[in-house]
Amino acid sequence: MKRVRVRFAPSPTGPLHMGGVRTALYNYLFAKKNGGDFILRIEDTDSHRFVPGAEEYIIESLRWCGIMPDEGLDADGRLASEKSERNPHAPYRQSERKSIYRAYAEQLVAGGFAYYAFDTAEELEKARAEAEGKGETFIYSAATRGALRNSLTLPAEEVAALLKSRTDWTIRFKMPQDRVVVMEDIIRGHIEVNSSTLDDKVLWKRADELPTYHLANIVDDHLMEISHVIRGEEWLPSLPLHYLLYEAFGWERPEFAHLPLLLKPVGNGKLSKRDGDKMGFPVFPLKWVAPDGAESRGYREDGYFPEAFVNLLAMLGWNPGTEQEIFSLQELVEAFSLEKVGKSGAKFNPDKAKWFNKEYLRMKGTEELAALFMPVLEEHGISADKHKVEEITELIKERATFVKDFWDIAWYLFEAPQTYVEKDAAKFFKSENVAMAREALEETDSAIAMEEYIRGKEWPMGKVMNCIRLALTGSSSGLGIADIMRFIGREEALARFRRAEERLL
RNA sequence: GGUGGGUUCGUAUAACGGCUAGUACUCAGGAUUUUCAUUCCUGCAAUAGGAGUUCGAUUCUCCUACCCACUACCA
Repeated sequence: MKRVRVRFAPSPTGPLHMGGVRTALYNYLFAKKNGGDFILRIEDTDSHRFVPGAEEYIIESLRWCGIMPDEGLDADGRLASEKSERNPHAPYRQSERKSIYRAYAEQLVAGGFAYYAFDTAEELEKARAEAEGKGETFIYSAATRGALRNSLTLPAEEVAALLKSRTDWTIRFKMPQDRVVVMEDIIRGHIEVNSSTLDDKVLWKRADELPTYHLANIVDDHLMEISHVIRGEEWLPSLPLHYLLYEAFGWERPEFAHLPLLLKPVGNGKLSKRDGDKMGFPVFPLKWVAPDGAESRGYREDGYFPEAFVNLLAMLGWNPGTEQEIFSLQELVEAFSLEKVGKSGAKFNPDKAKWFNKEYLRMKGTEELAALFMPVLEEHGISADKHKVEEITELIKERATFVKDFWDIAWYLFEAPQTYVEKDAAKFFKSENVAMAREALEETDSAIAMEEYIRGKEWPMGKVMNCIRLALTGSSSGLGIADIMRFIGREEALARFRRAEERLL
């Protein structure tokens, strides 16, 4: 059996979308499950859409998720340009492979599978407008190519002259007429398309001497010995072209699997950056600052653990067939199979995403979480003892979704409340309660003794305790009174109570 | 418009052609708790519509509807 080799081939036109990360993840899982290789290749054949920093962003995102490629990066973690034992197919950036594609395109022309086209952008634009005027759609194909300027319609001498004199011609694939292309997709099964509905795609552009996606993709997948192409559903319409290209070259083609799309939480359509802005969740793995200065939030900066992010992404479109939902990366590798990937698009649910992080937060050790809490405390100007922070972390970890929630949950252990929630104060800090609370506080020296005291007096426990809580935390919610008093001490508790009396009564 | 793909509770999904269509998130209610949270329990809620095949269809076939993608010298 052929060695499993898959690739993730993003285009550096901006930050990697979480859907892209999922595609990378599924490729990674499939490779590892089958003892194969996961390759990174950058498809930057569109010189106009290149965005500085996007390639580094992609690599850093994969690194954060823990799904590093086996092939494609050099020792410094940059995209490999030089061949090595680890990177036998370098370079992995298509712009650096520029020189290899033309010969393949010419090979197709020589074999009668492609031709030179000399139509200018304006001419094609005009043809499109005319067709649209008649309520039709113009496609460059067997039906129209006979009336256009290309090496199929022009005399050989003129073609030769144009190839020399002009620099704006292209090589187009000669899409066969009325051929039923029969395809097999691992996820979708049997698919048939009649080639007459397809157009003569541009394969190579003389203007910048670069291939288009279709040619570069097929050539590189072949050269890099890719066994399985796992990509987004948006590529399904070009699968017949890719089948035909493999056939024209006489190459064995890889297996294909087209992944369902990631959809927006409400409404219809693909998940986009706007949805995240609107509903308050990230759509990118890491924070991204665009060249124009615009910032997009990232899962990492929002406080997600990479394991949680990977886990939630894995469950969007795939399921293990069991009721298990929490998976480590290693467990995902073991459980993964393309057969269990669904066909329909998956709407992203931000609530469920948070739930995953909460679950991971609870699984973390107190020591680890406390270490993450320390810098948050320092930001608030608090330098606390490590053991004390660990004790506090133990108390609050069950209540938080993100480490950044810790402060909101337990700030009053470090500083006294300056304001009181009006509604809570009105409800609990009433004079009859205050008298009982003051006495209980003053007459005892511990929270446990205080509870005994209140019970002994047969006072209403809830009212008295809430009265104290309001003075200590400023609201009627928070940690247990005993826990709070243990951390702030009796003196501070009394001081806070007196301050509340001054301000509220 | 054309081509292709898709359709189970609000969301993610499960269910050899065969139990009362299961689970998780969200939401609602309850129990526990001095409060809040946790935890536990309960509840709400789905096979898009119509034919056909079959003893029997969420599952197979066809039609309709709706949704999505693609339809560039972008990927």
